[in-house]
Amino acid sequence: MTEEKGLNFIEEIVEEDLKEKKYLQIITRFPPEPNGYLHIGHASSICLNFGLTQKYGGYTNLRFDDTNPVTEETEYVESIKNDVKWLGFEWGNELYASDYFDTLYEYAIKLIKKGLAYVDDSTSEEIAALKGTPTEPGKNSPYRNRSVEENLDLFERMKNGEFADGSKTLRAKIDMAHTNMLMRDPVLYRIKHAHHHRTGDKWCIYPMYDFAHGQSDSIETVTHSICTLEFVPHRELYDWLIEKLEIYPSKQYEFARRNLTYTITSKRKLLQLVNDKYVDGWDDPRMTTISGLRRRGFTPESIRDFCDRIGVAKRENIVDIGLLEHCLREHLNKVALRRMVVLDPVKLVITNYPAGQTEEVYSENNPEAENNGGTRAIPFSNELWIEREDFMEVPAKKWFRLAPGAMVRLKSAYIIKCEDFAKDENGNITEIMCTYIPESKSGNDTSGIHVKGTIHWVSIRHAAKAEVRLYDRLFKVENPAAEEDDFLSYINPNSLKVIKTAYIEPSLKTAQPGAQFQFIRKGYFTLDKYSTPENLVFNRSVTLKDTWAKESKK
RNA sequence: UGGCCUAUAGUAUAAUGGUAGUACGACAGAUUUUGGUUCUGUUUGUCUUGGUUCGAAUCCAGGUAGGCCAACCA
Repeated sequence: MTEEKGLNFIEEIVEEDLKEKKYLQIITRFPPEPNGYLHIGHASSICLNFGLTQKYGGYTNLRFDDTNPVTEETEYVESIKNDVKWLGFEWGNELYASDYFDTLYEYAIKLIKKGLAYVDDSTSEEIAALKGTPTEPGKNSPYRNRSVEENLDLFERMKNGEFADGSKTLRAKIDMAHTNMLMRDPVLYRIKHAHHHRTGDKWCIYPMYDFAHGQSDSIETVTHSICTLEFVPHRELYDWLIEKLEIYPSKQYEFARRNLTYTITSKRKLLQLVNDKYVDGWDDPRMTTISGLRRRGFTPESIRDFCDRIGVAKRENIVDIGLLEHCLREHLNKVALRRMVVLDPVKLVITNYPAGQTEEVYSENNPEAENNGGTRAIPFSNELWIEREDFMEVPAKKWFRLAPGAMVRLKSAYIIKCEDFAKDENGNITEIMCTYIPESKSGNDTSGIHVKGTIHWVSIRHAAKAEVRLYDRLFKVENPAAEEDDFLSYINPNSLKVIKTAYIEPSLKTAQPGAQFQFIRKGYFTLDKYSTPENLVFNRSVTLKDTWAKESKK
């Protein structure tokens, strides 16, 4: 009955493997390096890896690829664990490549004994010089033919700290003329007298990515090791090492990383934005880090839905950030509580409503909620704040909000008619005078009047105040990384607009962290993590679709 | 002047030799006490040239375009 959704190419491989009974269960891993915060691109990988084992059975390990102590920190480990959990996934085991340093060291010795690895005294410049280029073969290192005994002795002394950083490396002995540059005697171990976030000062030699990743997969009996396209050339080395080491044959599969319009997902560039204070930390709501999206008010559901919709493939891509926003709106529409907030206030006086009188009107919390969100009371009086942009002295074509002589409904309250307005010496509207129609009260309207426009409002006497932060995309161009100039020159100067004083309806005073709101007609908002009851701060997660904005531009 | 990967509407992704579909977007309309939501309709696509085949987006060959590879990063 339901239309079957096509499988992505990795699911096809998994189904085929399962059909052939190649594996009893599948095991995947999500392998971040703890040197930065996770971003939306990682979310794709997380959803893919964890999604596969949820769908087909098995489990996914969270494994930190912590083989480079100089860039890695515990702070990042904690943020990564937090983000994966928040996205809604549970890992089978929490593991670290550094857990395997002893095993990896034994593997290296095994390779040396097989005559497949050697200690090289060349400097990195010398190694580079002998490496050749993609079109020219490399040349053998003068140290390539050391005896097994000498290599064993030298490698042990490397481990014991007898040599300075950079003075020696352990290299695989493969083929300096190989068409794959990675097979030209790749470096396996390097000397770094550096403190490691987990192993402390136990080691002064550390394995390279290629000598750690595949072996870690193998140790964990990972069946499908999924990574991004730039690792395609590494697969040959990955397989070579597994074969020569005679260990469990994990298989690597590569998919194209997801790019998003108006964003960057390079860890280096994200770090630069943070360090140089272009943004307020890794979790700045304009950042497409997981923590930034969370602070902005994105939900795990919406991010998972997004990852699901963009799919998995091998071709270069740049996904429209509008789709991410669509996924958020779709989810929030179902769960966000509707509230009235005036961001850019202008005073409206109802001249035929008794001054000093207050009555309560009732408004639905969410007309789209699955179990009907109920209603709340809102105080109404003769003096209201309304949105400045909801009044036009000279109405435009197709305008059906407030204008001289025009009628609109005040949401959940009465229909009013604009009788007059006042301006200051600069021509700014200072006050709008209206009369209301007593029989038009929402819920028992006997007036028989139908108006096309409905606007939101807050009673001046009852309004509370809050700071509201309006976010826009961080970059002005679709693909900042592909532009000529440095990506920093494409930062959108208007990516954050702060409204120090917005007027909020009284029920919002007790807003709780994490609650999602729709400020009616304005967008979806959530409390900022640094908001306090005394100084409320709301972040705009995303605007509502605005057909009028489009129409008025025509 | 090498090797590897990729090419389907504006974007992303299906179709696994048999009717080129879906989502987002765009456009038009209906509904609406949010110019929101919802609903309906329209629009736009197989990089190119050959070949195999009754039949090709799919298989093969050549071309073109884009990406990746020369860190003691991952």
